Amino acid sequence: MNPLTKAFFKKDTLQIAKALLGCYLINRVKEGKTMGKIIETEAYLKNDPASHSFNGQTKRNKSMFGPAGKAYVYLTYGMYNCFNVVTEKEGIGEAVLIRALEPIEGIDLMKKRRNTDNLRQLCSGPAKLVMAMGINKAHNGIDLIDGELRLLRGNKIIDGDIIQTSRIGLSKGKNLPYRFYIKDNQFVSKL
DNA sequence: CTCTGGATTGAC
DNA sequence: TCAATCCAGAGG
Repeated sequence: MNPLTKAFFKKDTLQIAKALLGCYLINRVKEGKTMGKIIETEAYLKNDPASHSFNGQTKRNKSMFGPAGKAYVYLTYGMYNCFNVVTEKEGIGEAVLIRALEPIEGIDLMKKRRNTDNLRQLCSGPAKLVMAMGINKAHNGIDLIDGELRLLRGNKIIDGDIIQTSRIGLSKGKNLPYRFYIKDNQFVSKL
């Protein structure tokens, strides 16, 4: 399978959030290889009250301001990491949160890391997929085009199969319709 | 320095 | 419905 190209990231963040649906995320480590298909995303823009970048660049959100195609990994609720794909050119703090994957490869390893045999519980949430894929803070800022953790091209999902709704788990920016997921997919984080 | 509130999850 | 768990960010 082919990796995503630089050209893929020369779109605005909302378009990339949609275009990432159907693409694959793969992580090859000593422990083994795991891969999942992206089925749910959320966009976080500049001037978006829910975005970490809303109040400008800080030590924590630094990689969000980096060039497109890099990873932004951060700790939330003091115990879970979440994984984002950085978008836009350097200096602009925008990114796409990956909220759910459909497990494709390395499912035994995912089950072990997640400590469950339930296929639907493996990657159906932003912190869950981070655990299942073995993503950690060391991946923050790395390149997703040619890094050990990378994105691969998938079949394009047609607009008719994409559902757009408001984002989940926020107190600000609740009304903005920046969440996208593949219709009728059983691995979404929430129906 | 102190205080507050999470881009969540899983157990009750 | 709610606790776990802790740090980044804001305000003094």
